[in-house]
Amino acid sequence: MRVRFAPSPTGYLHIGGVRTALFNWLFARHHGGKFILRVDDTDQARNVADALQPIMDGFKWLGIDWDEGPDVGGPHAPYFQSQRSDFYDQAVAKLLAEGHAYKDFSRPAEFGAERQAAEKEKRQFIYSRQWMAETEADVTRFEAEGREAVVRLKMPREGQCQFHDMVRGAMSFEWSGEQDHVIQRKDGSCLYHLTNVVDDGAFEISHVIRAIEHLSNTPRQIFIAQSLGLKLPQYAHLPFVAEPGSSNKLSKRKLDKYLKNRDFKVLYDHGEQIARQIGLTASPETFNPVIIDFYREIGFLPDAIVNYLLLLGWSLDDHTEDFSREAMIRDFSLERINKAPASFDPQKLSAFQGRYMWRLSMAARLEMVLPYLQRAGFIALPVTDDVKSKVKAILEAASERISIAGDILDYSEFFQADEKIEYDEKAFRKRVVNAVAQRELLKKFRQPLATASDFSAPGIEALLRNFVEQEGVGMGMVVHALRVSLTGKAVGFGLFDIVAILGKESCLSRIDRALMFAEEQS
RNA sequence: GGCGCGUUCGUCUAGUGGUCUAGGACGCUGGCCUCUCACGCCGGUAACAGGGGUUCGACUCCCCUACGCGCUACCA
Repeated sequence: MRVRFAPSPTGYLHIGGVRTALFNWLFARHHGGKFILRVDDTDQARNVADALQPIMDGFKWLGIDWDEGPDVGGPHAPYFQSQRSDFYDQAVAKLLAEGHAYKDFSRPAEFGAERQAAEKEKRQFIYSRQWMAETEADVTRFEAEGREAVVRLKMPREGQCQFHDMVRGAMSFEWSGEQDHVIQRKDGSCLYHLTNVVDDGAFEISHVIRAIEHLSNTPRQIFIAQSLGLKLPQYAHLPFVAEPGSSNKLSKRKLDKYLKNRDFKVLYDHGEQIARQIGLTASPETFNPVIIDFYREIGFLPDAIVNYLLLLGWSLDDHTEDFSREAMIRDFSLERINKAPASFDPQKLSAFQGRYMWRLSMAARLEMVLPYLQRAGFIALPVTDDVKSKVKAILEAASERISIAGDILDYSEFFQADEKIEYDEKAFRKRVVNAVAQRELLKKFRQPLATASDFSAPGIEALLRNFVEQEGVGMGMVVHALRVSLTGKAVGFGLFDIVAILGKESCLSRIDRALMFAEEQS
C-alpha cells in the first residue's frame, strides 16, 4: 500500500489539508504501507523552499511523518514536480504517439468562441476539434498560419467511465461529458491532471485518498492512466471540511467572515491575547485558526488536534472519542469515513485540547508552559529551581483552568512586582472600595497573616477559618477583598493557594497597597 | 445550463428494514459542590430536509423536489 499527500508550497498548512494528510497517513500506517509527500510546485511563482518549510514543520509537529519525499528522499526521487518535467514530457509524447492526445492549434479566442456558443445555446460544450493536427501536414499548415499548439487529451465521446470509490461506492460518468483538457501548454509546461497521474504511476501509488473536489476529475485521470498503460489506483474521496456553522468549504481567505462566528472568534481572540503577550505579530497570513501554526504558537497539543481531526468525517462506533496514535492506527479504515461534509467546530477542538492537556504529567505541562513565561518576559533564562517550583505550584493550583500552554499568562500577577499589580476596576470597587466592612476585616486579618508561622495553603486556610470564626462572619467577608487585593482579579483559583504561592512578604505588601488605594478612592 | 456528490439534535456523529418513545460527544441549560471562576457529579434541551412509492413495517430501499457543495480553466 502506497499513498501520498501532495501539498502546494503555499507557506501554510491548512486544517483541511491536515485532515486529508492524516487519513492518508493513518491508512498507510494501518496497513504497514508507505506515506509519501510530493510537492506540487508546478506553479513556480514563489520560493518553494521557504513556502514548503512551514508545511513540513507543521506535519512534523503533528507527528505525521513521511517515508518518502522532501528531506528524507526515497527511491522515486525527485519528489518535487518542478524537477520531474522529463517524465511529463515523455508521457505527453507517448499519449501523442498513441493517439490519446493531439496537438491543438486553435487560438484561445477561437476555442473560447465555441464554448461560449454552446453555453449560449444551453447545450453541453463539445469541442469541434477543427484545429486538431492529425498529420505532420496539418502541423505545417497550422504553423504557417502563425498558430501555436497546446496538447489536448483526445477524450472518448461515448460510453461510461466506471470505477469504485472506497468511500462512495460505484461511480459512473458519461465520457461525453468530459472535455478535451489541455495537458501541456504552448511553453511545454504540463498541467495538473497529467503531472498528477504520471507521478502517481511513477510512485506506484496504490490508493488515492483525496478531497471530494477531485471526484469529478477522476474520469479524465483514469483516461490518462489507462492511456499510459498505468495500473489504476483505488480511489477514496473524502468529504471536505466546512466552515464553522455552514456547509461551505473551509478556506483561509475568509478569516474576516469566520470572525463573525462567535465560537471561532472566541478561539481567535484567545489566541490573539496570548500572541500579544509573547510579542508575536498576529499576521492573518499565518495567525489564523484555519492554519496549523496558530495552534502551535499558542500552545495546543498536537495530539489533541489530530484526535479532533480524526473525528471530522470518521468514527469508529457510537461512543469512542479518545484515540491514542496506536489506537487510531489500529482502528482506522476507509470504510468508516463519512460521506457528508463536516463543519470545523472550534469549541469541540478546544474540548479535546482541555482533556489532553489535563492528562499530561506535571513535568510535561511545566515544560510546555515555561517558554511562554520567558517570551512574555516574566522569567529569565536559565530557569532556576525556585522559579520552576513556583510555576509548578501555579499549575497545580490552576489545574484545568490552563487548557492551552499560553494560558499560563492569565496568571501573570504572580510574576509581576507587588507595586505593578493592576486592579480590575469593577471588582476592586465592589470588593474593596465600596465594601467598607470587608475592608476593615481585611485590615484586621493582616495581623495574624503577618505573624503566621505556617504559610502553606492549609496553614493559611486554618488561619482564616479561625479568624472569621472569632469575628463571627462568613468566609466571604474576607476572601473576595483579599483575592482582589492580591491578584487584582475577581476570579482565579483557590485563595489559599494564591496566598501560599505569593508568600508572606508579597501578600502583606499587596494588602497594604490595595488598602491605600481603596482609602484614597472612598 | 450540463454532469457528479451530499442532506440524522446548533455542531461532530451512531444507526445497513422491526432492538429507535433515534444512542454518544461538544455546546447550551437547571441543580449540587463551593472563597470567586473553572473542574467534578446529577438532570434537562434538541434531529431523521419535503413529497411520493416499495413493504405487514422505512432514518434505513426506490423516485421526485428543495437546498448545499464540487467539476465543467492553457488553477491545483
